[in-house]
Amino acid sequence: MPSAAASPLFLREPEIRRGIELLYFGYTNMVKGADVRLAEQGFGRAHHRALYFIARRPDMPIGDLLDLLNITKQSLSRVLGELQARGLVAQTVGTRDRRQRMLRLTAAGAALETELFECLRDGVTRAYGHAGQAAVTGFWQVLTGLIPPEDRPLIEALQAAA
Amino acid sequence: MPSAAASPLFLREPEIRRGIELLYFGYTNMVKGADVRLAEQGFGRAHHRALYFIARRPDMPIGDLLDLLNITKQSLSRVLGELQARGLVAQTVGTRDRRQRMLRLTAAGAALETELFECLRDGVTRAYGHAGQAAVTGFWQVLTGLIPPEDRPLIEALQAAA
DNA sequence: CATATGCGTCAACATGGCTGACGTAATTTC
DNA sequence: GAAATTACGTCAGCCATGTTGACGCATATG
Repeated sequence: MPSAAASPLFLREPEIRRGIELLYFGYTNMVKGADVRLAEQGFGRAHHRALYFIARRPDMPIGDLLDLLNITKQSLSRVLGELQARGLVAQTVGTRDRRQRMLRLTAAGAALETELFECLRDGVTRAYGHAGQAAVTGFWQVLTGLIPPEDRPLIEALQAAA
Repeated sequence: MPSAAASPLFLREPEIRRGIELLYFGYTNMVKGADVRLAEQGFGRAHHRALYFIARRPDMPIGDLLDLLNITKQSLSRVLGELQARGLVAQTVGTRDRRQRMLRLTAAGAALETELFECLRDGVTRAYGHAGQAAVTGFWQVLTGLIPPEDRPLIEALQAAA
């Protein structure tokens, strides 16, 4: 192929591959500790994701959780069923719309989620601390850019003051 | 818990959760396009990972690939078998050590890998471009910090001049 | 020569996705 | 107020990709 015009150095193939690889290995390593805890409890990553988002947005209806996780209701239903059977998640009927099932963690669920969060937090805190505030801002900027603009509001809504 | 002393603002829980979430959604969205291509060919992410690293380090022995992917040889063997059956990957006997099987892509394999890389590249290039060089540096720094120091050489070796 | 290493393979199993079909309660629309 | 739509539950089966355990063979290494 002919030289692709003047591309800034950080947009060339090696730098792109570097990002792909770091994103893969960074994510993998971030969740590694939590995977161990989960396995001890007989759970997997799917359970963690559900716990995580329910902790983040208590009383989220099932449909919103499906939108976030981007899986089918049948897949989610298996996971939620197990979490409920183990007393970690509870459902209440929606107030505004009685068809909705609002999800929240029980005390035991919140305790497990906190434990799992701490596994992730330790690694992220270390990485943030070594890199410094400016690097963290860049980290957020690049990752946000990877998310299609139309999906961003859904994710930003997680950050909203509780 | 008592206030955790004076922690810089970017090391507090909301900022940690933001990082966790962006990493999850960023990774998911980055690979989304490639997933579609892969599915068209009857492959999955496991095939992509193998193709990717074989492309990156031609003549890598099986053992090194196992170390990178961190899966069992039985899992990898299934994936590699399928890739070989479809004529995308070839093996040669190691020169230094004849027990080793060196992996490389065939022309067809390289073509598919290039196509898949382009799916990822488009998103990463856009994200890099919008964020700018300084942000990209921060992105790399934070992600590198998530990887245990003892594992970093393995990943940095991928970057080495071919 | 004995042992260790790199790889291949058979068999069985778990997790967590998927599709398709069908049911029920509650809400919305006409 | 009847009809259509929505939110959710559920049964049944399939697929991809990871796991453990066991065993075999060729090649290196002490």
